Amino acid sequence: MTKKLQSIRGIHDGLPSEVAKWRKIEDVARRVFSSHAVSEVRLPILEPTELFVRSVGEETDIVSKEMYAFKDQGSGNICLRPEGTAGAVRAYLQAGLTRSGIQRWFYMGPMFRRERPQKGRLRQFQQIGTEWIGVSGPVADAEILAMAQHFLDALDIQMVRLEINSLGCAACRPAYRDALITHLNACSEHLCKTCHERIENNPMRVLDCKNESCQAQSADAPEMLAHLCSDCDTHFSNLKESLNALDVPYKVNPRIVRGLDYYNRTAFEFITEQLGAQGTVLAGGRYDGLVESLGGPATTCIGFAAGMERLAMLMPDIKTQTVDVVAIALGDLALPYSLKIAEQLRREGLSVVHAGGGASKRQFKLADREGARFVAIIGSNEVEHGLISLKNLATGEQTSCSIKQGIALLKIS
RNA sequence: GUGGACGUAGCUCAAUUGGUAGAGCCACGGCUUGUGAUGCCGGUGGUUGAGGGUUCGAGUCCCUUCGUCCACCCCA
Repeated sequence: MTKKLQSIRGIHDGLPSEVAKWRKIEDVARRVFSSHAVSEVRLPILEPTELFVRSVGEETDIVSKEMYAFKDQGSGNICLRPEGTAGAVRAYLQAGLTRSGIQRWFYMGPMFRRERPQKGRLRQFQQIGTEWIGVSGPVADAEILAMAQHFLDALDIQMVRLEINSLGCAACRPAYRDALITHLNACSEHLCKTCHERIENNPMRVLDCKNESCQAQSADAPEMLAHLCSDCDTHFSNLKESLNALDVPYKVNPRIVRGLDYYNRTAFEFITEQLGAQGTVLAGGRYDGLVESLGGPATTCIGFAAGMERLAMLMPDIKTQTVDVVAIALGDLALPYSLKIAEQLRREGLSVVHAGGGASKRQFKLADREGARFVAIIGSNEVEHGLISLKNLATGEQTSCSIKQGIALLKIS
């Protein structure tokens, strides 16, 4: 018995209706991003496993249990990239761009995480992201958020809100972390089991635990925003001012945390309620320490990524390939001529399907099913006089004219 | 990884206490070579997700497995 072949769990096919949306996302991204002088890069899907261990963090879920990692035929440990930022920074360093000024990049393509599949959460999913390498001031943070907002607006995605926070920096986060751990230890008997582990690994995660008891305990927990050093505090205040100047609406949410190790200072998320538990549509933040930790000079950076499948779910359906004209041959003698006409129309940029001759009724029916706007009727009459008969399928209106006139008619309607 | 719901034709769904697997829609072919959407006729379509078990008999009950969906978790 032959086993039914199917795609790997959590890995979906991009069929025409979905791809139509991806293409729109890509087109809009190219347009909007280029207005901020951001250039496209195409980066490898396979990377050394070590890259993500060192950047995303060995203790994170992404690296510790979700990576598709394996040994290749040589001796190297390689993996399917689980995110885009680390690879971008690796490429930046490898190309020797550290003395070439600010780099503004964007990329799109598949990422891989071996999670339990859910709606809006796939094992292979597409991300579109941007990385601004070498930008430091809060103005850049505000502008990248304005670009994200512009991007979502241009996709006509509504009902999304922006939340921002500051995660502090190497100067102020350790002291805050200690204060938080002290607070959590004092009330640890009221925390859930996973939060007990979080106190050790990533205490800030307790702040966004959904357990009621944990939320009650963390309600009066110290917040990062109150413990920012003066540099971080100024950065955050200036960011908010710039966002106001740019008319980008936002809400400060002191509970936003990051699972990836490389983030610091500004963190942000565009969130919707329409996607259930997977409500984060676009997210990112600063990662001022990453370049240095991968062996480069201290370089301040900010970026974001959006899940294309999640964006697509928020977009209305888009028409897939449309047919402008179906060419119909009436009688065997008209067939060669009709093929020629069809080809001629295609060279004029029209989308043309030939109905293949035969019974006229069958051909018209085919034209209707193809969703064609026009039918080009070619019979002995047309062949003889060098004409083309065009019927508008929506109105039923039909005219006979020269081929030149016909092309003009098809192009304007 | 944990918990829960659900898998019957391409799609939406039927099938009495366990007793012959059906309908609608879609798609396809034809209605004898100049007019479709909106007519008429016709045939195809399923090892009931897969595998085992109980039974005279399983779509229905039990076990395993795969998949989808939901929540946790995580994140885009």
